[in-house]
Amino acid sequence: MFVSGPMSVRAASTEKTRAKKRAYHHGDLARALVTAALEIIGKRGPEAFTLREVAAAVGVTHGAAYRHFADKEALLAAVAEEGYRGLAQKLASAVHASAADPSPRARVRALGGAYVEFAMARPAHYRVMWGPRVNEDGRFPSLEVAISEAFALVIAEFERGQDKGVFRDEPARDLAVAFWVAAHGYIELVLRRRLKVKSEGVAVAYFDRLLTPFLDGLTQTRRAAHRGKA
Amino acid sequence: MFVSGPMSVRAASTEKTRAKKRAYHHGDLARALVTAALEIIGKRGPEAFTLREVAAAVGVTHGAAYRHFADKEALLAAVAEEGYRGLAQKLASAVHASAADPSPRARVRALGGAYVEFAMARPAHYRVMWGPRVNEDGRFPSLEVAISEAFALVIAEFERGQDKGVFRDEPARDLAVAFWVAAHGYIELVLRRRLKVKSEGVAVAYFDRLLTPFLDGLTQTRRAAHRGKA
DNA sequence: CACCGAATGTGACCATTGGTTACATTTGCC
DNA sequence: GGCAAATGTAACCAATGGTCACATTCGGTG
Repeated sequence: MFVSGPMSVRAASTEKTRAKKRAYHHGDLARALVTAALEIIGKRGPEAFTLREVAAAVGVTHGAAYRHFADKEALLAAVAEEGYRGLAQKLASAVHASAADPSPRARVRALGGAYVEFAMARPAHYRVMWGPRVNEDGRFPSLEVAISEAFALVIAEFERGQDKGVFRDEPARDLAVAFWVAAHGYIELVLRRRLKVKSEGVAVAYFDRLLTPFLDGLTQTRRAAHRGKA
Repeated sequence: MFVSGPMSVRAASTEKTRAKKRAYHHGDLARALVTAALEIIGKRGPEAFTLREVAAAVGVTHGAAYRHFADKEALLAAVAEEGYRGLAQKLASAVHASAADPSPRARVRALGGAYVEFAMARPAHYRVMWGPRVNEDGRFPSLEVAISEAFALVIAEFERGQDKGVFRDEPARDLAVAFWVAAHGYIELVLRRRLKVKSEGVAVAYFDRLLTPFLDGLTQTRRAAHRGKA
């Protein structure tokens, strides 16, 4: 731990082969800070987040961080952005996994499962992604992009379902919003402990149950009636 | 504004008739702090909240606040609690307004409208009610009670709907949870600006539209099938 | 009604934090 | 080899949450 500052600097130079992006003194301090921040947040919650501690964890003065991030919020935004990229990836692979056969409903349910799994796996990270002010104003355009890209996956899935004539013929975006409302609302309740769930598995299952009547509502009325008979 | 400290103390003594609860130096400093906090939060957002500023607004040293609240979080919790009481009141009067005639669905929709209206009317307050950590752990039992009481109103409404045979025969609590998920999830999206709505009216209308398919899903399958035919 | 203990408020103090700035060091490039 | 830009450092600042010894004021009691 001690002399960790100089150590890491030297290590950066030595291992220059490992990562091409290494540059200048530390070598991609920005990314290192984000990683360290994520680790601290994961361990002790988003409230415990301190620029100084993060910087120290990387072996750098806290002032150095300001060469890469305008302020604390900017670093948080970077963390959040990384989160949304991870979420998008998870959603994408969920869709991909159920690529061939399943019904649009099943695919959306897979999306829901992936969403819940993500949030349960890194609750602290998820909370940063919805942290105060982080994504409200126009600041951090790249964060905005990351969010939109994740959301686009959901929209696309509903569009596909519409093409197959399963979902209601409203703007797919509205259906996706409904999904988002349900998913995020549910995660909020769980993460805030308003809903007690024992495990990730239970959380996913409960959400799936919650999603069912919800999807019933989003399904074409015609079809709903048919399915009611079967 | 200046000499506001001594002024307010003296005022408190003078107007002793106005509020019976007045006591000791300031006279119900606790309540005054909560009120002042709420005002500041409403004006400049929950992030801008500062114990010192709140205390100053009341004309008191920030140290005095610690005689009434264990720490900053405790004061926030008191603010949140007041919020939940207000929400409960609003929900109750919404139910009351649609007391006689309307269908269970209409009553739940009224509940939804009230919820959205509340959140839109005092967004900052709403955010304190869901602030970080405020309601997670067992601290602040009275806050917990306030939350439960508000939530109980929703449960009761679904129970009534079940008695009339309209809603699914699951535990009413689960249906209420589903409602809560939708309402809170929606408000989150709106307050975080992920969903842009121009006015409170639009927000309420949009949520109502969102609630419709959702309620379809919560309705008895039998009925849903029937309605599908008609 | 004087007095006392408890409740309440004060002012000084502390460590920590986000942020800034003048200065040192290192890097890539000409 | 040297220079300008990029990067990191250290000292500094104001504000904040929190604590503590001390002052003030309240309500009750002998």
